[in-house]
Amino acid sequence: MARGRKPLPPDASRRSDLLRAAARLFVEKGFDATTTRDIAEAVGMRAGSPFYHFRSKQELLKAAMIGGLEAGAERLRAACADIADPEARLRAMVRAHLGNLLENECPAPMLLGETRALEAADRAEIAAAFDRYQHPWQTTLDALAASGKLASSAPPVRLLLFGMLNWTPQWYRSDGPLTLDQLAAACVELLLGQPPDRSVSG
Amino acid sequence: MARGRKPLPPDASRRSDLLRAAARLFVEKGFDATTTRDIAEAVGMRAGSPFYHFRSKQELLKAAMIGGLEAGAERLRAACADIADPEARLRAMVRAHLGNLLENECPAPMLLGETRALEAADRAEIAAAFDRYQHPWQTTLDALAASGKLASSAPPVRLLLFGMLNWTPQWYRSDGPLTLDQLAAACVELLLGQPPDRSVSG
DNA sequence: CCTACCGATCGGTAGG
DNA sequence: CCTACCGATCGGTAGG
Repeated sequence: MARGRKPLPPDASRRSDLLRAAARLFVEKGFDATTTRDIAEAVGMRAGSPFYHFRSKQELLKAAMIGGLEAGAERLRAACADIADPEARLRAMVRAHLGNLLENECPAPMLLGETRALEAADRAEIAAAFDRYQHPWQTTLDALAASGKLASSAPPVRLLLFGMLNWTPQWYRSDGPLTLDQLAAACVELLLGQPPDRSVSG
Repeated sequence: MARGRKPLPPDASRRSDLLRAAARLFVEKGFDATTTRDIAEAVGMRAGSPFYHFRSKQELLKAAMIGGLEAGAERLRAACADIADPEARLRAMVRAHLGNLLENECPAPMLLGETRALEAADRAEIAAAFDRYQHPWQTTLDALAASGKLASSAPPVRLLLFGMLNWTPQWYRSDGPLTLDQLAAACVELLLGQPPDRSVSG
């Protein structure tokens, strides 16, 4: 087999171990407060070893963000692939996004603020990956506006919706009174107004 | 006068200079990436001098957050003191909160995430100050729900609204196409649904 | 991927 | 509030 040639080809699984640990620690403690030693220890390496896989701490952040965004976008696509009705589609997307944020190990949107530690070129790459993540949302919001369920789908609407969702890690606790499904429903209700059969409550 | 006694009483104005500079730098670069030397330089002091006014860098963060929250709460109260109609009241509060976040030098809510650098006791004090900031919001949301303009005023509604607003510093640019008044209007419209005369567009 | 190490920086203090 | 300084830590590298 093509194994163990000259300078030992970097092991892809160790690389992704580092990325997962880095993402988790960056979210937990912040980019600056996380040391490369923390990351190394989290995967059972010694202090200098992460630099065998990544040129710098910044490159770890960049790779973790882009990988996390791509994985999240994939989950998003899978969750709403077969749903034609815009409202049901939005509900599925909100639920999938909350899942990305709150129950997966790819909480890339939470790291958006940490990109200030990166250079402009890297920030631009991450912004592009984030645009790809946001694109399906705009499509769905446009459909809701076209069917009259939403007053407007102008850009601020999408950004305000993202804010609503991306702030949840600040307060949501999985052991609290609200399930993720209930939270997703509350978000959609807030966006689209009360459910159609509002006559019940009067 | 009672001036220049023995160990020189700390000058209150220098103290608040430090707090303002610290708040701005903490928002800009993050707590960990901001050095106490940065803060000293911003007010024309030498490296060790901030520690004449504050015991530690953490104490600077804590004081900046609590001071910023109190000042913001005061501005909030002033903005909606005389408004009885719940919808107009909410609009004024949203506008005032966006002002706190985006045009004042007390962007305390943006620093909430940085409190992870503090000990539990300090975090609890900050949480209490933040509760005082949130209280008038709940009152207004309850009034809107009672008048039927909002489907629910359960706690998640307030938290989702705060998320919508607190995320705006991530994307809003004061030199962009949207004024703060327009942004505030868009937020309220998203919350309460389209304005009453929706028949115009059909 | 480890050992050993370096230069730089940082929070904080002493002593005035 | 300044000068001078310390101990600790950190990102990163050499060399294998």
